[in-house]
Amino acid sequence: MDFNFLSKTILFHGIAPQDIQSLMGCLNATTKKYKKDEFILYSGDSTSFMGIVLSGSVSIENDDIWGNRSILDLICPGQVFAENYACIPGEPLMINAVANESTEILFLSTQSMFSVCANTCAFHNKLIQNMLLLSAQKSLNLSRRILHTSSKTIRGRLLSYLSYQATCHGSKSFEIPFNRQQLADYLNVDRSTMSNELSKMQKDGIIKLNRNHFTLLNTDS
Amino acid sequence: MDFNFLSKTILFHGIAPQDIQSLMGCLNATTKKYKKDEFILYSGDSTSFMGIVLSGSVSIENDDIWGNRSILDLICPGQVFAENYACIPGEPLMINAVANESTEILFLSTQSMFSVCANTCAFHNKLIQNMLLLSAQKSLNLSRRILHTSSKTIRGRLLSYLSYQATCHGSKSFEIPFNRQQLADYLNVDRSTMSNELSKMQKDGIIKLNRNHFTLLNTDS
DNA sequence: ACATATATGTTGTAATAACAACATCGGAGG
DNA sequence: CCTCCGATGTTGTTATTACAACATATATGT
Repeated sequence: MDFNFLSKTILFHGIAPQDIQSLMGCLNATTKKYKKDEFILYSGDSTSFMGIVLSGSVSIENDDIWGNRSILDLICPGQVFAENYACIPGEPLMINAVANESTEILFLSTQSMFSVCANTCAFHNKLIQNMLLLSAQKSLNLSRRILHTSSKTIRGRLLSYLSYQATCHGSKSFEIPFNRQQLADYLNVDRSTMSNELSKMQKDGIIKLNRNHFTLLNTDS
Repeated sequence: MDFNFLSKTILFHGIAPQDIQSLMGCLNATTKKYKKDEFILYSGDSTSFMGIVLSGSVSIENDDIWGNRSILDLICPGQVFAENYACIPGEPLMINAVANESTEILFLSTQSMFSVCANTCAFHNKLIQNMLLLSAQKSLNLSRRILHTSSKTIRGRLLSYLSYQATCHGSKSFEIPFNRQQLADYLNVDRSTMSNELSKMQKDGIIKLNRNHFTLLNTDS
């Protein structure tokens, strides 16, 4: 396993690669590979393991009884998911975790983080602190999604999302990680209507787009 | 200060009242009272303090540039807010925290939780663990709100929310903590249209309602 | 009990999105 | 180079919602 990679993640930040190796036993670490669109965790189940994406990406989504899909978050390499459920034993998942592409996951038990480690390893504390920071960031991701879906209009939602992406990339020109259907599911709107709205926005001179590449144009009002 | 009350909260769970008292200095604790509708934290600011509601309640909300208000969460006595922002120094708030009624807040600094405490108090660790659990639960609250607003129709959102409330109360008859405007802001819909939909649902024999008291009727399909 | 303010319910209209059906594009593999 | 297939774009219709304006009910303070 690539402990150098892990040591660069938020979860293991400040813990040396060789120390991570010794932590793996403590955390009952296992890995598993998934094909695109394969389910990793199912809504309704519970889990005592959190996942960390080694390669590929994972979509956190909810399908309602009418078949509408909402994407809550997109988890990229080095990021974790299901950590909230793993921290609350028996809590049923509200969401599915689905492989967005060919993906490898490292599963870690959270049990040993709460019970005092038998060999009270020095990294235990650091790990919990990292978990807390990471949990905080994940919460902000959810808040951000709520923010991007708070506008009543599709254009408003797109502008909210695209403006944020521009800020993240530090440029008005950038690639987004979603395809059209996923973006629509993230913004909780119909794909074709959204496509139509994107075209209108381009006609109106607000944006330029080419597949996943977007450019925000100056509308200097 | 009522340390008995605090010891019953999730944040201080497992820490004795007298020990909480000694923690207060460590956490730079201060209290402040707010009138109904008074702002506690402003969107755009950052904070290194988290808040814990001693009495009253706090609404976590976002107002967009068109004046649309979204309510992300409602914080009741014993619960905390802004803990995610406090854990990430300098992170600008996406939301406002507003007193929902006459409310008293205890502010706690999170700084000392991350830096090792000078007197390495024994409760330090327990506190971080509690924070983690609490952060997990708060994340699930956000996920739940996303769930309740994922339906494209107002009726679907109401049913999602009301069904969940019924489950929480363990009864098909219950009180909700929101007034109509707040419920509309939580579900991200127009208040008057929602009021109308509630009436229709009552006519359709799905629910019975009286102010904040709702009863779900058996539609045994 | 009264006046006033606030919350809730009702109605109609205009704007908007969902949905379905189809057209077009682009890439992967033969 | 061609075919196929999934992704994306386009259009029109229908359903739903937002919004405004108003009516009614409930709470608050004197």
